[in-house]
Amino acid sequence: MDETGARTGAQGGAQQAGAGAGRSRGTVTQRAIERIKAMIGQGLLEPGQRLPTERDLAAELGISRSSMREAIRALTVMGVLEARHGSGIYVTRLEAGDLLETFGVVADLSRGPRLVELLEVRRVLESTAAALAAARITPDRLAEVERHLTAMNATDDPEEILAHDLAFHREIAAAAGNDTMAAILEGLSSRTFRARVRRGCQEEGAFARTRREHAAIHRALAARDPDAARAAAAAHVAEVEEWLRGQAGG
Amino acid sequence: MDETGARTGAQGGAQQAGAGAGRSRGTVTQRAIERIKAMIGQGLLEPGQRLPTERDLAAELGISRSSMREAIRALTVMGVLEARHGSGIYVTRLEAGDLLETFGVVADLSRGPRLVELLEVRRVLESTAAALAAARITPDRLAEVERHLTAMNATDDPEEILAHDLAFHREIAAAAGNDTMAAILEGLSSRTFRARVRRGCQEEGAFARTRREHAAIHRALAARDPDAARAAAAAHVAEVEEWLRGQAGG
DNA sequence: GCGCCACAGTGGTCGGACCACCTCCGTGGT
DNA sequence: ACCACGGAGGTGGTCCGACCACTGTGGCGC
Repeated sequence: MDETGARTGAQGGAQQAGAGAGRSRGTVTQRAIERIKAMIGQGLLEPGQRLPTERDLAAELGISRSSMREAIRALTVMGVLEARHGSGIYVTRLEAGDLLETFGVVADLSRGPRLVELLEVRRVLESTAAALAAARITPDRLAEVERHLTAMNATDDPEEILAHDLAFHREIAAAAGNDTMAAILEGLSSRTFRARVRRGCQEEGAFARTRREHAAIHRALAARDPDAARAAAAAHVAEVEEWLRGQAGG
Repeated sequence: MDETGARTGAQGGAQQAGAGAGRSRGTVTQRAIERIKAMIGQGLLEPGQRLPTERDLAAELGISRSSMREAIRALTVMGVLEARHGSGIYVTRLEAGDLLETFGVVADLSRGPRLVELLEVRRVLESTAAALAAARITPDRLAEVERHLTAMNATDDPEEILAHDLAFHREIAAAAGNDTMAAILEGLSSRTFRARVRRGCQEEGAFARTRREHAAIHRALAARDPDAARAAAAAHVAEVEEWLRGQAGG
């Protein structure tokens, strides 16, 4: 639409002129990200709502589709947007689970001393969640916890054990009634993370102990005893923590 | 290198054929993200190390530069990679602060009941951090805490108060000796988040109370009393939590 | 009335071009 | 011999235009 040569000064020239306090900082993509994020923050974009097309969005912000796509991709991995092929781009429900999905990569990529820190955080949150769950858990959810506990003890398949182990803790976290906390714990217990820890831990015959600890947590929940549940959960995580501390140099 | 017409079946044809268990799931960009993440996870890419150029990377994975750029952008916002214009792409130090930077958007985008959940998490972590800090804090760091405390009380400028408030809590979190926990708290106390809460809270004359609570936390730290520090920090956050609970429908 | 298919719209991918920026090294001076 | 300057090459950042794969919906035929 405009002369091709004008593109040279597009970023520095045309944009900066219009604003005294305008922030032309960073890349255009970065600005697009902030812009969309702001739209959602201001309530202009409701959860679940569909956005204009990439092409329209790009035109609206005066950037190319490539840059806009990068911005959308960024917001997608953040769990803010969701792109459905052939349909459109939508705002997620913006619930804790959506936004904290990336949290798992932290656990996956952390190493050495960081793992201990991660477990320390998990110990604090997991024990709190257990205490809350002890006070609030419903009978049928408690039954579900019990189901995973027995299923975990009934099989030898490490894969299946891990799955039930995860479900066991997930159910407790959900019962605590704080979705945000549950989502963080979910990330802290990401599959590859647990698998990595368990691989070594399990070999040292520490398996029976894990079974006992899980049973203790379940007992506390059944007895609706928050303090006992907190202590049991803390001890459970602390065990792994202690093992890891000795393992990876602490 | 290959016939242009072959592009048609590139995604569905060539890839899926070669693998029984191979995961050709999702978009090429998604695969590229997983691939690079895996490289880092396996230690092939060390923190701080420089990656090949976008062009080489794209060629290596057999995708276009556009797609590779989207993958890089995604990993950039996750805090895993860092792109320096004109220089290259580097792996971050992969420290807690880098990886948990996105955590702030959760606080910024959360609304209603979620904010209470967020504060509940913060209360748990903040009180734990305070307790740890009480046991570990060094004299000069304690002096720094004190400095922010007095500076916060010495001015009327809301902007400056907020800055010192943030620094006050940040210093305590850092003194706890758990960078991961500190990084999470940093996100939970993101600037826009605090500003949003304070705006309303401050008006109701709850300012003097905040001052007292901060003083109580500082006293507990100076006395090296973990229990008192934990209680004071929990009470401090609980105040805001309570106010918010009544505000946004609880 | 029901099911099927063609069509238009959308995100996904690609290749190439150019710009802004950084890095490094060679040149020139002192 | 040393340092300051400057250009060349390489890198990420941006843009464009095209095409593919998928989805949704409408109309057509049965």
